[in-house]
Amino acid sequence: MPVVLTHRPAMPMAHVDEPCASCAARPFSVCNAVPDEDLYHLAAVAEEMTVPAGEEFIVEGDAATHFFNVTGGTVRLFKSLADGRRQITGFAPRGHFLGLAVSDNYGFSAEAVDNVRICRFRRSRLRGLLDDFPALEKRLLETAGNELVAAQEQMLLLGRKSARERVASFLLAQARTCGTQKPPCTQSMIPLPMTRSDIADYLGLTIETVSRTLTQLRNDGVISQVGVSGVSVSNRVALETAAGRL
Amino acid sequence: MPVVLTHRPAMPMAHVDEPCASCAARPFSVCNAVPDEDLYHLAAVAEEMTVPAGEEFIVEGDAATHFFNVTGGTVRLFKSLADGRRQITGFAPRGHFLGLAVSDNYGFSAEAVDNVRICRFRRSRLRGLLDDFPALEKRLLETAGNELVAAQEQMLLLGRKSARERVASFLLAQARTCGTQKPPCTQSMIPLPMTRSDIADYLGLTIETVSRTLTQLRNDGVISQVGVSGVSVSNRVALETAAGRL
DNA sequence: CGTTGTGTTGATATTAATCAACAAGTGTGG
DNA sequence: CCACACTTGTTGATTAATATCAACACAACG
Repeated sequence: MPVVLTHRPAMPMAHVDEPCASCAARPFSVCNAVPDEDLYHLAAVAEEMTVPAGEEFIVEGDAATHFFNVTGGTVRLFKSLADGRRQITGFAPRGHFLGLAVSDNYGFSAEAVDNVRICRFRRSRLRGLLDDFPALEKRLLETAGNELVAAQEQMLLLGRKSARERVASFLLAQARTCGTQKPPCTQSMIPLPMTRSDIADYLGLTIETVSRTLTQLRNDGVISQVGVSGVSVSNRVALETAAGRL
Repeated sequence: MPVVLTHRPAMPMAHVDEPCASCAARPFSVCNAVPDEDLYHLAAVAEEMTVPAGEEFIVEGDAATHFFNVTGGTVRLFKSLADGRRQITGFAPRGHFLGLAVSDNYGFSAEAVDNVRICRFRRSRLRGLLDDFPALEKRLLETAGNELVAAQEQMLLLGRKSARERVASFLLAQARTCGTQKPPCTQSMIPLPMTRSDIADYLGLTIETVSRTLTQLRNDGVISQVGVSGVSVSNRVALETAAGRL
């Protein structure tokens, strides 16, 4: 039962149930890409919904009917091979857009890591939306460019870095997300909210290699307190060296 | 000595030397993203130049002063590690845009594969350009989305495919470029205009492994006539199977 | 208190990298 | 026109890295 977005609940529109709490409160929501006075128009075409943890709400190859914005939680994006091998191409946090490519079918799958809220639009209305809200188009272009940079960085990691370099790079990247993390982490505590399996599928390694490499980094005094859901950095310089920083 | 773009050489503007041949003649040029009557305005901010084969005209880490469109030839995009390991993230043919990301420094390097012509703008003027030419912005958004899809596909290849699957996938991808190739190739002839070193750095392999894998595919009767600059497909189904098609 | 999911560690196998030799093509200067 | 160096590609032998197979630890949960 989708909830239609609006900041003007008093307007006499069909499908308007309640103010869009996520748009009002969350700085990275899709709604923040359009002026306040335009939110009313968005209400007619957008719907917000909850996706329970673990559910795959975009299936690679399915008809690309919608365009999404993550308004809460984190989404796992991945591609699969016939025999089950999986490559996670990224984790989309609150604020990220999904399904931008002009294609009849989704080129990836998306799964809710935790309980996720998404705001979605029919793709058939995307063109009109962008024409109506130039700010949204600029926002999309900006994020697409940044995602492209991240993708290139990941290609370097997957194609040319050793297991140790991959894990160290991943830890540093995770450390950079500290600011946006719900429990804001300290300088030296790196959160690892995802499973080893997710980390492995993101880094193009096996879970065993990820585990062994973390152990090795701990034995080398680079990190300490290796736990399931986080590690603490003992030697930041050594970690950066291990990551193969240019 | 940059040549400023214009389709109206008679206009009394500074820096207008000659009509922009590439924009007039080439269907994928940046200029085709804007209406004919607007080309005149582009002339004031765009400059076209030739890059000799092998020259690195974008260096990773340098100040991101410009935004590029490839108007002729092919460009090799890559990222490097300190010890020289290199990952080619893509080959940009005529029509591709480079330097989209909002960042102070280029996140990649770019090198001319053959003699290349590029049309470039100062990044400081990009914002204004996009405001003036909405068609350009739509075009950029579209290509960025498609590049993101290609990048995800490449992440799957680099993270999860075997050497044989990588090479087979690459051959199929090359086959798909036939339509846009200068010497238009037949159904079964796949051009390999780049060196083995380029292929290796694109697939995250060594040149030896690329060479061996091509030999193996030939011995298996999947391809035949393996030459330096192209191969012929003997068994398309076997090639697709080898690529690990979903 | 067993069961299940997740993570760690060990032993072994496999893949692709590395090191090395050589062949084929290209350009240069004598 | 022919040595010559130089680049690019192929093939072989060996090594190193990571995957695979397997056992076990531990926590969450019924």
